[in-house]
Amino acid sequence: MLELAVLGLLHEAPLHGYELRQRLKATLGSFRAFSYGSLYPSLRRMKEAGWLAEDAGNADMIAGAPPLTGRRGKVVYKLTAEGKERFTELLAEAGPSAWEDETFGVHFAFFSQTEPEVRVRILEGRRSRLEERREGVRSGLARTRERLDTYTLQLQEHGLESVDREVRWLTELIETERRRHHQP
Amino acid sequence: MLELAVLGLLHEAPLHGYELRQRLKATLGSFRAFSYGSLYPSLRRMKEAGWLAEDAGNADMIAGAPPLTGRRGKVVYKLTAEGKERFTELLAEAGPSAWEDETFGVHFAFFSQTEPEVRVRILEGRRSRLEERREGVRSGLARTRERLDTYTLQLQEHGLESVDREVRWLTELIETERRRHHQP
DNA sequence: TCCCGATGTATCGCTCCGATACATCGGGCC
DNA sequence: GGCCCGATGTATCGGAGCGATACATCGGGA
Repeated sequence: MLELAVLGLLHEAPLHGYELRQRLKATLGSFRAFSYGSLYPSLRRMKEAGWLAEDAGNADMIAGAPPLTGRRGKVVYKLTAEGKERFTELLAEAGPSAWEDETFGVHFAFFSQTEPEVRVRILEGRRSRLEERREGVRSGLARTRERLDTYTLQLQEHGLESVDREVRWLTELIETERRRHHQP
Repeated sequence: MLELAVLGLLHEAPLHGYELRQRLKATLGSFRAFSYGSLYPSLRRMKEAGWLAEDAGNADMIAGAPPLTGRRGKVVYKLTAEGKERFTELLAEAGPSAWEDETFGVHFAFFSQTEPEVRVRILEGRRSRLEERREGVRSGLARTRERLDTYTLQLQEHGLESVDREVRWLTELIETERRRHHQP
């Protein structure tokens, strides 16, 4: 997941870790944070995989600086050709992995770079996923309603309404997509 | 987290792993699942800590059964005295750990066993937490609105509305609590 | 001058998830 | 009778991500 997010953000511009994290917060909003404890290891892995490279344009690093004594400069990352390819590949993925809870938000955030058909597929997949869950909760609720105390009940119902709300949101988005798609 | 949930469920009645998982789904609803990959290790840890014991009342296990050749019976867990104590202790906790995203739902699910003042404290803590986040997103949104593409914007706004909705829900709950508390 | 908060990189231990494996049991179907 | 299948049941493994923590630099205000 972080992988896609990082590729997406670096696709727009080279960034260093700290700024990457700020953008992550700004882009994903209230959905996800992604702590440094995930970010830095992920950056390392992606660099090892050849998707990222450290950018050279770094004025903070003095050429003849003492190699010991700290003085660590910013580490600016940018996408390699393979990285861009990988990003495109991930964007085209329209399987279940794209509409799970943790994943969907990130995919959605990069929808403007995603093919219209893939967008609709993902939105619909997400919607069915939520409808499934809704039915599960609903039937469980119907079966056990009288056995539940007030608070548990309240929790269930609030959850149910949240899911309902997101389903409606998705339906609107899907309709908009279809309109846009059929008369561009 | 799982710890509290398990203690809470076993506080009502002894259960085996599979049933525990069903109850977890039924109680937490659309919030959390808790897979077996968390449940069984957690049960083991809690047993080692002395909070759980295997229940004896297990008719599935034949006394003189062949000790090899599989034939594994259900493993029914119940709370020990220390386990009950631990549960009470966790219920009384009204710090930040009780109103974080992942935690709050579980605490709420056992509100009927929680002290009224603690309930209000947790609800209010949760609400401030969400208000904080809302302000963060709002201000970020105000600063960068024109730089964001449609989808990112839509994501942010949907997130914002969700948070708003939960804040309103919490406010209602808090008022109800206060009413109940002041005229019992 | 001194300290503090923002910027910046990084690791460690932990919880949890999803996939997977394997075994039993009851019921429907040929 | 025999067979398969879905529900019940226990369990592990690898990996992702989080929160806490450490440490260093920099600019600015008291």
